[in-house]
Formats: sequence, C-alpha cells, structure tokens
Amino acid sequence: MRRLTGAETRERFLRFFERNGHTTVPSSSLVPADDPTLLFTNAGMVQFKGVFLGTDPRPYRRATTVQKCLRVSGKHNDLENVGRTARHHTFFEMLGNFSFGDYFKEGAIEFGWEFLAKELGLPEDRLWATIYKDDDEAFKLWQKIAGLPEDRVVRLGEKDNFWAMGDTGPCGPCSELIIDQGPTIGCGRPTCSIECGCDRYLELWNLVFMQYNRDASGTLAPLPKPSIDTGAGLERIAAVCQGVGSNFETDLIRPLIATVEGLSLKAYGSDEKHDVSMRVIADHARAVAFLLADGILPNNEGRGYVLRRILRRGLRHGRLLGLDGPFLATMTDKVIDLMADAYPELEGNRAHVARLARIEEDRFGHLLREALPRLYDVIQKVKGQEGDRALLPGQKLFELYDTYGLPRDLISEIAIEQSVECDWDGFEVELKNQQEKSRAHLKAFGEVQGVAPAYRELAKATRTIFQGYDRLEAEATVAEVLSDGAPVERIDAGQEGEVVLDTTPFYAEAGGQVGDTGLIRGDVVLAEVLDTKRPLQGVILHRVRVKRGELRRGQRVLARVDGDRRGTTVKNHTATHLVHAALRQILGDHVRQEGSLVAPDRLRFDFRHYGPLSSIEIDRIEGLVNEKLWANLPVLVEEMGLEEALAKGALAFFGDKYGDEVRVVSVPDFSIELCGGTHTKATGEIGLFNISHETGVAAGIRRIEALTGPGAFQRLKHVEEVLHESADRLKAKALEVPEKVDRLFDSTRALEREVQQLRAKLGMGIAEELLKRAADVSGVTVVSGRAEGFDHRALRELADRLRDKIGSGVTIVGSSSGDRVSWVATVTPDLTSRIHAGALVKEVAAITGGSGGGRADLAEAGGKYPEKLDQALRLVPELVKRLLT
RNA sequence: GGGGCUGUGGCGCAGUUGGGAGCGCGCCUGACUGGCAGUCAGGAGGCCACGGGUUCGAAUCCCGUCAGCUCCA
Repeated sequence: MRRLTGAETRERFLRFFERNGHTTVPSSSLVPADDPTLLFTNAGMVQFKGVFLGTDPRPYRRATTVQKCLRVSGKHNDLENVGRTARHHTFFEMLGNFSFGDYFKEGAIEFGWEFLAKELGLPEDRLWATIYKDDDEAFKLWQKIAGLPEDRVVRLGEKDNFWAMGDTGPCGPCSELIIDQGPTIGCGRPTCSIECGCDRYLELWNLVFMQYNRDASGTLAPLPKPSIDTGAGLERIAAVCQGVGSNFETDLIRPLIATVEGLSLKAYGSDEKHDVSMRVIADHARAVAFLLADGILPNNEGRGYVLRRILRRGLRHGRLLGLDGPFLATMTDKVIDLMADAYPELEGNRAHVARLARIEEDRFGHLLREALPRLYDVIQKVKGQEGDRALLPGQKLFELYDTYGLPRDLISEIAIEQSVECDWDGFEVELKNQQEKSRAHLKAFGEVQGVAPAYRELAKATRTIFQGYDRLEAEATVAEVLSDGAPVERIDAGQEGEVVLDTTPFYAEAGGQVGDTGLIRGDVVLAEVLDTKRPLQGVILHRVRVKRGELRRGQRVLARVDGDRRGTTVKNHTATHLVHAALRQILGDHVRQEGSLVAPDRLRFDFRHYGPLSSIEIDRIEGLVNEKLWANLPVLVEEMGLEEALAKGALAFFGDKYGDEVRVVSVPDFSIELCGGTHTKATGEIGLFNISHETGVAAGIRRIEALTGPGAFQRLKHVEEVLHESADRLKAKALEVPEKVDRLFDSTRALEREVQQLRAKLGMGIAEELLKRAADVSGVTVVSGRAEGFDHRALRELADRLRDKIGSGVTIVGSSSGDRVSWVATVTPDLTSRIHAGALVKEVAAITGGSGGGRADLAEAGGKYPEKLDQALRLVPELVKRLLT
C-alpha cells in the first residue's frame, strides 16, 4: 500500500469512477439550493435529491462527486464532540458515487470493493462488510465479488443499516465497508467487535441501496428503478491510507494544527487539553472558511448563527491556548492554501473571508471582555453562598445569554471548569417567556392572523383578475361583500367592509409594496377604498368605507385607483430594485434583501451586510442609483419559466414559493429580479433619489430609508432651507457655516476660560478679605462671607482656597445671582467628627429658603431669598457653636 | 416589530445612598538616562451621546431621541 496524499485520494476517486462511466459533478454549495428544511448540505446526495425523486432530470445516470459537507447537530455529530475524538468534524468532504436507476447492488459493491482493495490497495484480509439483517442478496454479493468469508459479513439491524430520506419517500437497506485496524487501535476491550463504537473497526464507506418507496401508512413498495447513493468520508480514507490513527493527523488537517502550533508556541501531543483545542481550531477554521466563502454571514439566527457559534467556539479554544490576539484569519488563510485547488471558490473569496474573520473576532473579543467578568462574578457570588454544590440560577444564565450574548455552550463549558451547576431548566423558562412576549406583540399589532374561513371559500369560488399593471381604472362586477370576515347582504353608507370584484386595477399588498387606495363608484353607490389586501392567492380584498348609497353583490361598478399615490409608490418600487442592485455592486454579492417596504412616500430596504455603511459608501450608492435614473433606462417586464429566470441571474427570495411562470422585472445591464409589483416604464420617471437614513436593525442586517421624485426633492430643499436659515443667523455664507460654528465655539471656550481666571483672581481678593474677618468659635476657626455673582463651582473653588489657607477650621460662603442663593461649606478633616458640613449648610440655607446637604467635609446648598443672605451669614458663628460637639 | 444592556479626555475604562470628573495608555514641556513599555517632575486635553424633567444641587434618578451591542419574533 502506497501512502497517498489527501489530494491524490480525492483525485483517484473521481478518476476511478470517471473510468467507470460516471460524470464528475462539482460539489454544490454548503447552502442547499432549494431545500429550506435543510440548514446545510450534510451528504453527497443532497444535490441529487430531485434526481432520485424523479423531479430533476439529468443527462447522466451515473455521477460521482467530492462534496463539501457540514454537520453540526444530529445523532451522528454534536458540536461538543468535535476535537475530543479522532473522527468528529463539523466540516468534511464526502466522496460519493451515484446511480440513478442504472446499476444497483452488484455494481455498487463491485465499485466499492475494487476502489478500496485494488485501487487504494487496502489489505483485503482486514476488510469487513456489514449488511441489513434481511438483505440476503447483499450477503451473497459480498462473498461472490469480494470473496469475503461469511463471518466477515455481519448482519445489523434497522438502526445501523436501513436508510430513509424522510418519513416517507425513497429508502432501502445499506451496507458498510469496514476496516479492522487491529487490537492496538480503539478501545482494546476483549469484547470489542464490529458493533463496538470505537475506532478499531472503522467504517469507511456506506452504500445505500434505494429500492423502496415508503408511503404515508408506512408500507414499502418496490421502486421501479432502484438507485445507489454512497458516501465515504475523505478524511477517514486518507487517515487509513496514510497509516495515521486520527483524521487530524492526515495531510488534509495536520498542516492546520501545525499553524496553530506556530501561533501558540505549543507542541501538539504534549498536553491532551491543548490537543483538543488545537483540533477544534483546525476543524472550525475549515468550517468557517468554507461557510464564509459560500456567502453566509455571521448572524443571530439560522445558518448565520451556526457559523457564528462555530467561529466563536474556535476563538474560545484559541484563548485556552493563550492566543489572545487575532489568529483566525491566519487559520482561514491556511485553509484556503490547502484547499483552493479542489475548491476554486475559496481563492476568489480570500480577502472577504479574512476580513469577516477579523471583524467577528473583534466583535467577540469585545463581547467577552464585557460579559465574562459578569459570569465569573455570578459564579463567585453563588459559590460564596452555596459552597461546593453551587447552582447558577436560570434567570442569571438567561441574562448573560440574552443581554450580553454569551453563548450557552461557552457558559456551560466555564461552569464545568469552575465546577458549578447550571439551572438550564430555569433558563428555558425565561427563554419561553421572552418568546411568548415577542409573539404576543406580533399578534396584537401584526396583520390578520390566520385566514378566515370565508376567504378560503372565496378562493375556491372566485379568482379576481388583476388588471392594474397597465391600467388604473376598470369596470367590474361586485362578486362578494363582507364584513368582519363574513359575507353580508350589503354595506350601508357610513359603514366599513370588504369587497371582492371579478376584476380589479387595485394592487394588493405584496412584496413590500403597499396596497392601492382609490374609489369604487356605481349608479347608486360611492365607496372609498382604504386599502387592498390579498389574504390568499387569487383573492383580492378591497377594504372600503361606503360614502353614499349601498354596496351589494352583483352591482356593476367602476373601480379607480388613486393615481397619484400609485404613481409615487411605483417610483419607490423601481427605485428599490435599483438600490438592491447598487448595494450588490458597491458592497458585494453577499448583500441580500431581508425585507422591504414600498410606500407612496418612502421606501425602506433591509439587507444583509456586516457593518455600518460609511458616508462614502452611501454617497456612492446614491450616486450610482441617480446615474441610472439620468440614463433613463427602460424597465422591462417579462413572463418566463422559473428555470429560465434563474438562469438569467434573476434575484429571488430564498424560501419564497414561485409558480412555474414568473414575472421578471429588469433594468438592462443593472438589475434583474423576480417581482409581482408595479413599476415605472423607465428609470427616468423616478426623477431623483435620496437616501435619508441608514441604520442597523440587527447584527448583520442594515436598513436604508430613501425618498424618490418630489419627496426626495422636498427633503433636499428642506435641508437647504435649514442651512440657509442657520447661515443667516450666523451672519455667514451657507458654505462657511461649519467654519463659523468652529470659530464661535472656540471663542466661547476662550471666554469661559477668561471668566474663570478672572473669578479666580477675584476669589483671591475675597479670600484675603474674608480671612481677615475670621472668627474663633470655641477654639475653631470659622471663615464666612459672600462672594457676589459666584455660582456653585466658583464658590467651591473659593471655599477650597479658604480651607487650604486656614489649615484647620470651618468655612462657609454664599452668593446670590438673580433670585437664587448658593452656598458651599467645608470642614477640614480634623474637625469632621465634631461638625458635619452638610448639617451646617442645611441650617444656613434654610434661612434663605432652601435646603442642601453633602459630605462631612464638603457640602452645597441653595436658596431663593437673596435678601436674607446677610442675615444668615450673621448667624453662622452661633450655628457653628450649637452644632459643635 | 418587542425586550435587555451600553454611550465619560485621542484610545481603553472606573465613578458607591445624587454633593469636588478620575485612572491606565497616548500627547506636550523640562530634567535625568547606553537597554527590551527607560526614570522623575510638570502640563494640555471633557456640553459625562443629545433633548426635556425631578432637585438647593444630576455623569449619577425619571421620560424621550439618536447610536452601538445582544436576545426573541
């Protein structure tokens, strides 16, 4: 057996199956193309699901792939295990060969055996096979083809060797090829067998024989064209070929560990704890690099959240190794060096990956600096109270998670380190509570929840024809009249209700564009349309208030949309497409629509992006959109097949359902999107585009608010007016306003400083004066007096000076300015036990109609009778005498 | 959309029951000094995010606005 590198193994696999009539298909993205139920591609067959189900015809019947995969949850893998074992990964590569109704069991077993035993030259006497317990056919084939003795073909149950795509659908028995690595590897127990979970009997290749279709009742029916789906982890095969005991020792991953060694200056293999961390970092760096390169952005939910968790877990282990500085970008760079030949998408995203790794690293570092001390605080406190059997309360755990963003797994890891328990049940209660609250609010303020039964009936009976793309007025017949979601006889004058027409020019709220308003008029009726909605496909509801007459089923009416309102809405909708395209052009292809509002007076666009936009970026976006307006490009609307639209590069929303025929709205060489909304005929109609606001709505999601046409003009006009008015008041030219403000600010500060200096000088004079009049009250020096026009601050400085001068004693100074009195009193430290400055100042202030307080050595007070100031001052010696103890 | 947390010199942060705006790093000046963050002395630099309110008095308490972080939807 020759040592093969990982890259060679990958190559040989593909070449072997190509030689055997298979078409090499490139790995699909880690984001499954049209499978919202699946978070990540987790097996080679994911991109062929449709082929197996017969919905996605391909020009080949045999295929082979090396597929990038990610597994972060499920029974086979748990994020927590990664790094602790020799085989668990988040990211891995899966080798696979597939037959779509072509060869079956015999072929699959032949190929599998030949590749492992002949092509790779694995020792035949150590290869085993497992089969599904009832699969006698496979049992015989393994003996016939591979010459395996009976005792090396092991029958296993449904759990191990029966595969299904879901509860229903294609399924079948499977069979695994296993290598016995000998008793020195694995658990070493005498009872160790092929069923043992340890590494001695290592599963190399899983062959799935898809031969049944399971219906809803659980009955298995034979498939007319049985198929084959196989999968073998590249890392495992490489480990065996390279004669190393762990996937992490292969040349696919070991170089990454070497990089960690270099960064941390610690040797792999010298400390098990560090080894775990190194493996975690190596594994997670691979996942992070590939996820970022596939366009996923770190986020708080779904895929983005998984990425963030992996990334943050990697960082955490970096810290365990003493890597306090940024290191992740170095790691992802190394991943790209290693893998770019096999996955060209990595190279093109090198800078993007490094940049995001760095951003996330900073963000997380910041978060930890903020949050970890809080966690340790809580732990210390709980330990202090409860000792060794300390339990962290769920409410605290939730606070750390909810407010400070500490990941659960990190909290739990630290709790274990610190040997305290966590009340995760209590945590769940808090979490549920928060979910309830969010949902309750949504219900109270959100749209109609659920669909009224009457609407469902309507959907069966009526399909309103929408004519509003090219006209704003149409004659129609009233098909149904409803009130509170139920059909009624009629709607009288002054009443509100809902109307369904057989045909309408009114656009119903969809795709962010608000519903139309307008009028419905008949011989005996006039009604105002307040809003238009579409609760179900084909049902268009006009919410109306009848102004005159009454509205009944069967009436002939004229429906007329408010053209001005629609006109500005349309401008905003087309502008929204232009913004989307401009964002992608200027910020990058990772920008994706997250939500949108198209109203008559404004547009709002939420999108994925990793940080705030700079003012330069905003300017460029605004500029680019306006350029497209001035070029007056046509806005084209076409109907075409979904496939064709996607092939043309039309942007579609992930998770949205589209019919076979879709509407494609495009601006030549700039924007192309699937869209059912109404648009301008050409971009020039929009007139002017102005971004009014850019904010964040959540981490990784930004929001742009903008105006078009007259609205944009008015806003700019208004800004200009404000500027001119400011300029007038400043007696400056508009363009000189900033300078002028700077100068004013400077001079104000200079004046303030001058006042302060003058007051200090004045204070010195007053201080001299007051010191001369110092009194002696029971052996304590008392200085008191007034300093006209001094505010609190100045009084304090004066009192300070007096206190320093007398060394030991009491000072109290007051002032009046306007109708206000201010007081400050000090007591030198040697006397604070005998007299409290706060008590003194309070009594004095009371005479001038105020109150106050403070510390024993310094206190302040106010009052509102300036004319009583002198009277109060005269009473000072007496008061001091009384207060002294 | 809803909740929580945070906005204090250029940067990183502290600021106890409301009562003198501070620390570290950086910056400036001077002196000393052949050393890896040199030492010593002195100094400049703050609308304590913004706007209201409560109070004799607010960085501190209350309300609102804006921004950032975070969780939920």
